[in-house]
Amino acid sequence: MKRITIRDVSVKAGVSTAAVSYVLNGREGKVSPETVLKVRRAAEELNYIPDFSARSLVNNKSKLIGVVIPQTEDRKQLLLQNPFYSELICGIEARLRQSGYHMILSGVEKGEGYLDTSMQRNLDGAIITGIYQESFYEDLKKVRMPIVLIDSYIYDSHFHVVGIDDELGGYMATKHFIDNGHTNIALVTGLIRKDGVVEKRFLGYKRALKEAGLFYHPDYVFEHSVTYEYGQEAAHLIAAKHPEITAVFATSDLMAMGVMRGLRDAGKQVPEHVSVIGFDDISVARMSTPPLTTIMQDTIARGITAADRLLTAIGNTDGELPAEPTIMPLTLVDRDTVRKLT
Amino acid sequence: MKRITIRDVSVKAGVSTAAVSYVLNGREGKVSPETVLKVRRAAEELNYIPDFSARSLVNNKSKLIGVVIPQTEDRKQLLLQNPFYSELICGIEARLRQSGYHMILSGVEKGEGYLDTSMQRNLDGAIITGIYQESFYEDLKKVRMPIVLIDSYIYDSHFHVVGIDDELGGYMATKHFIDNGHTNIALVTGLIRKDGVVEKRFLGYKRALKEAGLFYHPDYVFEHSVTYEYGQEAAHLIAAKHPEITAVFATSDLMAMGVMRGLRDAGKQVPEHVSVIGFDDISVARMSTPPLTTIMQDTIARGITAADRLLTAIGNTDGELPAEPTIMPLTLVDRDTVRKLT
DNA sequence: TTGTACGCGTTATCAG
DNA sequence: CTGATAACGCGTACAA
Repeated sequence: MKRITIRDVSVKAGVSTAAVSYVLNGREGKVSPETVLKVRRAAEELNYIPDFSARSLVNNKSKLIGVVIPQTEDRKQLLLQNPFYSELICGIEARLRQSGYHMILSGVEKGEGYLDTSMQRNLDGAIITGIYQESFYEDLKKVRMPIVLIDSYIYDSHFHVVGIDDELGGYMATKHFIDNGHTNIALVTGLIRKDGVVEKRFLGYKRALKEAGLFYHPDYVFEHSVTYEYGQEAAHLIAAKHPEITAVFATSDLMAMGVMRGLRDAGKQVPEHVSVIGFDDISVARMSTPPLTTIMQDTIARGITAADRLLTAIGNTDGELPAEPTIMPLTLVDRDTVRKLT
Repeated sequence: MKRITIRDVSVKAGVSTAAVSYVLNGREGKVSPETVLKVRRAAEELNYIPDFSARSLVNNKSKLIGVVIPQTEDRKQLLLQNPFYSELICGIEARLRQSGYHMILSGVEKGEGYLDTSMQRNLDGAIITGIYQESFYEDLKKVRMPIVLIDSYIYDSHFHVVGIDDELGGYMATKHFIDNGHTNIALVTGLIRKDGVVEKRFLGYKRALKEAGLFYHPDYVFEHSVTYEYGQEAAHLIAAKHPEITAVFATSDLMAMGVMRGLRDAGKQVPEHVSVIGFDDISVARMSTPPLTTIMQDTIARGITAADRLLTAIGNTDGELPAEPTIMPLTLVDRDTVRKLT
């Protein structure tokens, strides 16, 4: 199928390429109504499809958005295994397509930056999820496209942020345990990196303890990777070494699922012996047995919001600085994994 | 950050743009070693990054691959909720990036085709998952880029196919039940469309029954949508109207999870009262309680294979026709949801 | 309303 | 044999 160019259309319509360009870009004021008709018909008949590469070349707009997702540590694959990111993508893609944009989804080789990709592809903007080393963000600042950060507490005037109140989430979960009579509450979490989301959740956990006059036991914090397997492992440790623990707050549902399995492996019932709360409310949370009590964030909505902010930022040609972070709401979904202690 | 063009590099190196182009594209045979050096250094110092749009324009290669995923019926979002697709994407993206390609991930508006996107973006190839109406494929044939189909039995000489033996999978699952003494075996499945994957699984189910001299009961087939919710609903029906059923083959793990929940809702234990087998072996299968017996396909590998086939097809400039379908292996993973009768 | 220069990189052609 | 010039691909927008 040979490519139909704007020239083909102009010939068929008996006008200039400029006229065609004007008509097809809505600048109809610049040409006569009859020319508009002729062009419309010619384009229709020839089934003309514009070449975005050519457009991109002339006006530096690609209608392309870069979306970056973290990768698994070991292998070099996207962390899409975590449904959290899948849902985010759903939201982002839906909103972008609706506005005529396409999404380039990719991970970033560790050590590599994103500047190359963004320049090569003439990206109109990017949504970055996950946390990276500082140099990565420094690089990003050099590009003059709008960028939305998700899962990041880098409040730099260069970046838009669509986040949640992670500290509050950690607090809510822990408080819920306390309200139900629990006092020995463990935390199972991924690596606590400075200014990362889990650090905030951890801080919320500590605040709730302190507020209730409970001691913070460093022994009760199990910190490693955000995986089902580690949740399981942590539960084994808890069952073996800390039988006094009656509640576990896992900073992600994926880990919470692992915790439940690990507890069961060790002969503990959930929630009879140990209560569990997760974070995110990914779809498996309600599918688990028993259904998981968790801190819900509407991830799809978050993706949509992120895309929204990006699109409006792209629209604002005047390079005004990003407004303050958008903070999405959090809700505790009380399902069946928390037991009320007499 | 102003864009560095090939001209900037040529000036800095004191040579022509042609020389720069040659060097940067490995045609070093055309220029002297010292020129090569000068160009290399200049490009390095200026941190030159080529513009893919310009390249795409001149040689019709974009290094861009389109990946299409089905959408949810109701809302207009990607079906990425089903981890099967997430895993596929992981494999595809990893392989593509490794070869310097990028992926445009998108759904397709119902009724719309993919021709527009492919032309606009000058895609080098596409990987299509899911099943669409025939006109969609007819459209696709008009484009002259290689296309890999996943989840499709359209064996047309225009398309590459990376599939599994769905019929065999259905047979394996059913046979496993029979081998364990089950005779009243239900099928819970998404819509059985002609030449779709579930039809093949359904056929395998029937073959196993027939081979064992068992009757095929249309009543035992519960057919609707590929969702957790429908699995649950089907289980309710089974428990209420067909207490004689002791085994349920769900044609996707997602549905199997729903079935297990539904059975439990109805007071039935898995596998004590009813056994269950799923399909796919998505990661939640091993996370469920009890861990789900299922037909495993290595989905990530399938994604990688699909990308591989696409890339080699793109490499073969001689427009040779696609070889026969690549069929990926299937394994029954025997976990804890099938009970041996008697 | 149109002719045409331009954006960027590639490559065929031609001069040194 | 090295390397420079210039046309080209496609769509846009300014000058005429």
